Parts: sequence; structure tokens; C-alpha cells
Amino acid sequence: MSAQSPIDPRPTTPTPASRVPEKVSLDGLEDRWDAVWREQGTYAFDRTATREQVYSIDTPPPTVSGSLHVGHVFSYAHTDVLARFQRMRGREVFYPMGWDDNGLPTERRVQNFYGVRCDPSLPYDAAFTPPHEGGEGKSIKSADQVAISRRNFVELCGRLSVEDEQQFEALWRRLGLSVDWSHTYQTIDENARTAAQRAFLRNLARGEAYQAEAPGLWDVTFQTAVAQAELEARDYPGHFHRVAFHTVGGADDGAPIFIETTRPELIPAVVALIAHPDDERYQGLFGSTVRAPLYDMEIPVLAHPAAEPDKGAGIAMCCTFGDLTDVQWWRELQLPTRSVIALDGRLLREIPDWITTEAGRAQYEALAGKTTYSARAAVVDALRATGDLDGEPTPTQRMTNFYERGDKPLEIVTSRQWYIRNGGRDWERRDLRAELLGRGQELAFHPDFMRVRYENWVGGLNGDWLISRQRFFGVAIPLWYPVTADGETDHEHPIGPDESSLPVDPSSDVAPGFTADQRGVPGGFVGEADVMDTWATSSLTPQIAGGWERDPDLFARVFPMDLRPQGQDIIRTWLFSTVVRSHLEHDCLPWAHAAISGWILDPDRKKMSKSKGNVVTPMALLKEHGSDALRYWAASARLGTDAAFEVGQMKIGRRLAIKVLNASKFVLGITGDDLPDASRVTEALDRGMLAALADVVDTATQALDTYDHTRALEATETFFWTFCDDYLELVKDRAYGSESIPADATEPTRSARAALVLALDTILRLLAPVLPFATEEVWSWWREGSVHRAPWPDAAPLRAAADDADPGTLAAAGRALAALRKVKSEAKVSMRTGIVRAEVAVPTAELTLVQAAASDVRAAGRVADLVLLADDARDVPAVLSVSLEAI
RNA sequence: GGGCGAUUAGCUCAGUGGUAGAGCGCCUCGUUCACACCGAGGAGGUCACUGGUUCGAACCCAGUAUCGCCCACCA
Repeated sequence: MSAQSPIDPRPTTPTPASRVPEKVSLDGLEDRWDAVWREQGTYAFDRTATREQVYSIDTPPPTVSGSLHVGHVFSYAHTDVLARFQRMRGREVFYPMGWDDNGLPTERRVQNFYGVRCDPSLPYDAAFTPPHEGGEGKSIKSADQVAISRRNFVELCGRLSVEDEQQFEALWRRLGLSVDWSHTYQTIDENARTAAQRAFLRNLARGEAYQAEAPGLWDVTFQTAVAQAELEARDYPGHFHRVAFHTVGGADDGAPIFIETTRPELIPAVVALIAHPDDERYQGLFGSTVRAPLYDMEIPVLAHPAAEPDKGAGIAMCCTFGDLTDVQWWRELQLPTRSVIALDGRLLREIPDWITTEAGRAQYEALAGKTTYSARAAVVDALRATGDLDGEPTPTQRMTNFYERGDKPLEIVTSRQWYIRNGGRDWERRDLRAELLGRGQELAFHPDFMRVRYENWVGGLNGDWLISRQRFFGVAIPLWYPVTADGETDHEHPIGPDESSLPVDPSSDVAPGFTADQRGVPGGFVGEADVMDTWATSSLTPQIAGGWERDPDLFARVFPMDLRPQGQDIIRTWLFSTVVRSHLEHDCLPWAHAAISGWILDPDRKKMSKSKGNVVTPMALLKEHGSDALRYWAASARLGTDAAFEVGQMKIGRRLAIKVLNASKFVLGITGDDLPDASRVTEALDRGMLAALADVVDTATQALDTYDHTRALEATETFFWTFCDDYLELVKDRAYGSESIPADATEPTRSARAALVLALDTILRLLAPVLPFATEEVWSWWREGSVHRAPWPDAAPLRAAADDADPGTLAAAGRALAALRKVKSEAKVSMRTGIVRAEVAVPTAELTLVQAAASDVRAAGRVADLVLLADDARDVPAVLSVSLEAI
């Protein structure tokens, strides 16, 4: 390094310049710094911090049985930027990581991987070894699967998940997430099961959980009840069938009444025909009965305002149950229940007793045991044969509800299920819906408009939260039921465990007060076989991660949490259910802020998805472009806004990270290991630069405080490029102490060096949340400790150093320099070409600013004789005349 | 059908009342003395459309169109 002046005050201790590598590179930074951060506990949560000092994050637990895609990298990077910012702001960041291994995807995976199948009726076998280990993608036929107890099954899940979690952790570390890896949880681990069961028992005790025998949505493939939140409406082709019912008695005995239906196979379940009370066409029929075709049941014709005169024939066939309107009619008109669809989706094998005529029973017999699909065909044929089908079926396309994982339309069947109140149904004790809407108002959504999705969902709920699932794997509903003396299960008097015994598995654990041999016998007990919905567990992530009831000291320091980051698609599920649980259990919001990330779209503006085959694995991207580059790409997109998967943006991020390394190397090459010292900054340009930087600090701080990381990044990045392209060029010579500066140059030189160090120090800290690897690398060249534990920059000392200098100074000098560059560019000569004399017209308003930096402009432009002229008419400096040195 | 968001340069996006911006890409030139994963300069847009408010509209209001998402829609 060059030109230390004799009075240079830099310390002569071991030259830190030696810590600046000869050649800088991004390669290998991820592994190197991850190892250091791990070893030094850089992101360890200090659990002695008070609640006010803590910033706690309810990290979304990724589904470990799935695979991570670039959308995960995107949203988790957003969160990490915020976490790092808060940490530098002085908050003690509680940033745990969870793994979601609870639910159907894992259940299927464990079955295939180990060749087992869960049978909750079996006892736990502590010595069990699975028959297969890692059937590589080959699924084992269910007939060959070994049946094991639920507890054994859960254990296998834990085993399989460990491997997945290691891969996930490796990716997150590579991405640079500043998670405290000592705080991890699994949604199926003991703590999570305990929390889920405890919360349920408390809901039960307070009357918030209840069971009901009621019609509900049912998936015939998985044979489980399905909640409203798990529905997905899809296009489904069908046919309208115009079917004749027949009047009974009166003058027109036997006259046809036509209805239209897409589900003729439900005619055996018909309980009424219903039309709008004001519909003149049917006035004469209300109160009379009609005869159903084929099956000969007599049913009433009733009036109900929910019937829409312009839909179909204007009179509807009400069956138990074809759709939710049927359920409404059934309930409000107190109609009988005539179910014909069994839990497996087929028509009942026994002939229903409400079909009484010989002919009717014969007709039904032809349907018994058929799928709805083939039953429909059979009914249509039969209707055609009896002449009760008017015309031919006409094709139609309609939206039908599916379970989001299923591929057959949902049926509505009656079953006993557990519910938790969520405002979807009236509750005599309180107006829960209004309370939860109030919580939505209280929660700070980022961006704000996402609140509307919450409100729409809560406002549109049409029932309480169905939490029981007829699955094997999951958190068991922690209840047993007495078996009466005559062998009936008494569901009305459930037996709960003591909280201290949680978690329990009622299928293998014995009910309190009973012995194992009383299971299933008269006078004994049975365990509840159902498990809870996966959301019933994940709705408690703040409690699970925060140590609710398990570690009250920790819980008091982190709950309610500060931030819930998540995707917009699960506002109705994860966000809402978490609010419900917290509201019921703690009477508060689970967090103050919700940061909602958008989708990643592929270049065709479609949501990235595996099925489209357009997914690039995140690890490959991280390796190709570098972690800082991917983080930059993510950080460039605002919360709540869909972003394009754009390799170009990653390259820009990489370029920025490399620029940080190179510019820092350059600066430190000039300044050595000088530490920031504002008192030495004396020159107008240096002060102006620091004044502008102070504004950037304010902008970035305010933006990040309001969860607007893109604005912070943009302001910082723009400044940084100006700093590199203009400031560094302008002060290069002066900072080096070159001879082109007048003789009294020592103070200006010191000023430039001090300003460079101050700026570098500030810029690195501003960029650290987005580019943790490059900034940490540079920081290590001349500073102690981690930049990620350094305080977030403060504008005040910069402004003090700037001493009221105009923040526009650098920009004005830069524009003057650009004018000189333009002349050279147009003359097609090197930027290093000297200029003998130049006259530059400068907008009057900025003349003083340029004049104050004139010697730097001269030096950077290699101008021997620079004449600055005020010009009212211009808004950009322009060179009026120039004489270039001979080439 | 209801709601939310979007529509600005070839591309990705900033810009919320005062003469259209950035980056990428493109064109021209330069350069290896921090940076070829480089630098400088340039070209490129009736801000989706139609009305309205205003001295003035990309921005505010009303409507239209297109795209995306959420909800509703099973007679």
C-alpha cells in the first residue's frame, strides 16, 4: 500500500492490511462462516433477556417429508433479513426452527419406507424392528405391510424425519439463516404432542371443544372427515338430469313435477322437494306430497327461502345429503335423515327401510354396493326405462368441493366428530366471531391488505373447526370413553388424563382408574381412535417453540411473539387457527406482526410447482449463484408481492456481493486498520457524502422498522453504487495523498480516509442482513467480532461528522464528473485521458456544491484547468468546451 | 357472482399530485494501477383504456379491459 504521510496517525501495530486477501472471492464463504457462527454461537439466544429485549419469531416449520423449493428460500430469507436487523438493533432474537412431520404425507412415507401400517388397536411393542428399511421409492403393497401400534408408528416417523431434517438444516445453514439451532422442535415430538393434548383438554374444560354427531364433509378415499379450511373447489364435469316426480292424490293424481339434478343416484335419499315460498308455480303444491320415481317414497313439497327460482327447474330435490344447502334444509325444516352413501363412498349394501314397495326395493337392490359413479349410470338407465327421465342429460361444468389432497368429490355423511369453536357457529356464551375479527384488527399485517383475507375467511366460516380425523398418524385425541354394562361406548362421558401424564395414546395407554384388561369389555373403557387435525398441532407453534407450561421462564420471555412469517395461502389455516388457540388459551394475539410472503412465479407467470417440472433445487441454486445472491433476489421482492423466479436478479446480487468485497479491499488498502473517527472529517465532499449516508441510514432503519426490507435495500444499494462509482473515484487521489493535490494535503487526505472508514463501516452494517456472508468476510479483515452482533448504524454520529454539509454534495460532484466522462466517452478516449482545460456549465443551484468539491472533480476528471460556470437554464452539468490532451 | 392485488422501457420492478426512474438486456467506447463476476457513455416509454376532479394526474375519483389469487357457486 502506498503513501503513508509522516504524520499519519494510523497505529503501527501489526498491519491488518495483511488480513485483506490478495484476491477476494465469494467462493467458500458460506461454509467458512457457517462454521464460525456455529462455533462462536453467534446466533445463540440469550434466555436471560427480558421480554422487552427479546424479538421472537414463530418460524414456519417446513414439511420435512416434502422437499424444499425456491419459494421456501424466498420467504425464509425475508424472515432472516428481519431477524438480523432486529438483532443488530439490540433485540435478543428468539429464532427457533421447527419441522413439520405430523400428518398424512409422513404417514404415507413411513408406510412405504418401513413396510408398516398403523393399527391403533394393537399394543405397543418396545422391541419392534421394521421389516424393511428404506425401500428406495418402491412402495410396499398394503397387504405386505406389518401392522403396528400407533406408538410404534410414531417412533418410526421420528426416525425417518431425522434424516430429512439434517438435509433441511444443511440448506438453511447454507442460506445463512441466523437460527438458534439449539431451539428446534418437531410437530410430532413429545413436547408438541403434549402441548396439543394439553390445549385440547383445556379447550374441552372450558367448553370450547365439543363433540357432535352431525353431517359433515367426508373424503371417501381417505375415509376421514375434512374441515372447511381443507377444501378446494375444483371444476368437475357432470350432467343435468331432468327427472319427474309425481303428484299424489287430487285432481291431477300422478302428474309429473320436474326437478333437475346432477346426482340422480341420490334419489333414494330424497326427503323433500323444495321451492321458494313466493314461487307461483309451486304454490298449489306446498304441503302436498309427491312420489319419488323408482323408489316410490312419498315426500312432502315444502317452501324455503333458500330455494332459488331461477336455478335448475326452480324446485329442488333435497337429499340427505347432496350439498350444504340440503343440510340447511334438513336442519331448518326438520327433515328425516335418509343416508345412502356409506363411509367408503359406495351406496349402502342393505336396502334402506324407508323404501317399502316391492318395486322400489328391487330398484334399490340394483344399486347396492355400487360407487356413486356407477350407481348414477344405473339410476339413469332405470329412469329412462320408466319414462321418468325427461330428455337426455345435458353436460354441465360446475365447481365441486374436494379435499385438497383428494381426487374424488367430497360427500356429506353423518358422523361423530370433535370440534373447537372458532366463531363459525353461534355460541350462546359469547360472540367469538366478533372477538376474532377484533384480533385481526389488532394484528399488524405486512402488507396491510392481507388482513382482508383473514377477515373474509372469518366472516365466511360456516361451522366450527372440525379437528378430529379418522387417521392413524397424528396427535391422538387424549380421551377414553366408558363402555357400559351392555357393551355400548358411552361417548357422552369422556374420560380425560391428568395433564401431568401427557402425552398419552389412548389406543395403548390405559384410561385413568382402569386396568389394561378392561379395554373394550363391558364396564371397561375404550380409547378414542381419532387423531387431531395437523393444524390442531401447528396452531400451537408459538406455545411449542416457546416452552408453554414446559419451561415457563422461557415462555414468559418470548410469548406473545413478535413475528409470524408465512405464506398467503395459509392465512385461513395456520394463521387463523393460531390466533384462535391463543385467543382461547391466553386471551391475546400469539404475535404482534404477521409478515406474509408472496408466491414465486415462473417466467410464464405461473406459480412454481413440482408438477410443472419447473422447479430448480435450492441447493443447486445456492451453489451456482452463492447464498448472498439468492438472499438479494429474495430481499428485492416486497412482502406480499409475487416475485418472478429470475436468475438475472441473482446475478445482480452476486455482483453486489463481489463489489462489496472489492470496494472494501480497496478502501482498506488505503486506510489500513483505521477505525471510524468522525473528528478527522473536514472536507466538504467527505462531509456531504456522510450527510447523504446519514439519510440512507434513516431511510433504511425506518423501512426495516416497518417491515419494508426492499426499500431499505434499495436505498442502501443505490448509495453504495454511488459511493463506488463516484465517491471512490473522486477521493482516490486525495486519499492516497497523491502529488496532484496541493501541498497542504495532509488534512484533506486524513479527511478522506476517515470518511472512507466511516462509510465502509456503515455500509457493511446496512448490508449485513441481506448479504451476511460477504459483509462478515470484510468485517473480519479489520474488525473484531461479528458484524451480525455489531449495532445497527445510527445516523446521528454520521450527521455530526457531516457538520451540516449538504447531502447533495456528492451527487452534484458526481454529475459534474459525469459530464467530463461523457466528453471522453463521446471522444472515444480512455477515462484516464487528461484534459488541459474544460469549461463546465453547472446548474446555478448546485454551483457551490461543485465548487466545494472542485479539486476532487479536477483530480478524478484529470483536468488541469477546470472552469465552473453557473447556468440557470440547465438541470444537469454540461461541458461547454474542452481541450483534451493529445492521445 | 363477491373481494383483494397487479397493469410504468424488450425483461424484472421502483415511483401516491409538480418537467417519466433503476437494474438487466441492447448499442458505442474504454480498461487490466479494488473490481472482466470491470468501468464510462448512449438509445429506448402517449405510465392498460375511457371519462372526471385539479392550474397541473402514472399518482386522486368513477367506469372498462386483461392477468393473478382468495371466497362463493354441487337444484
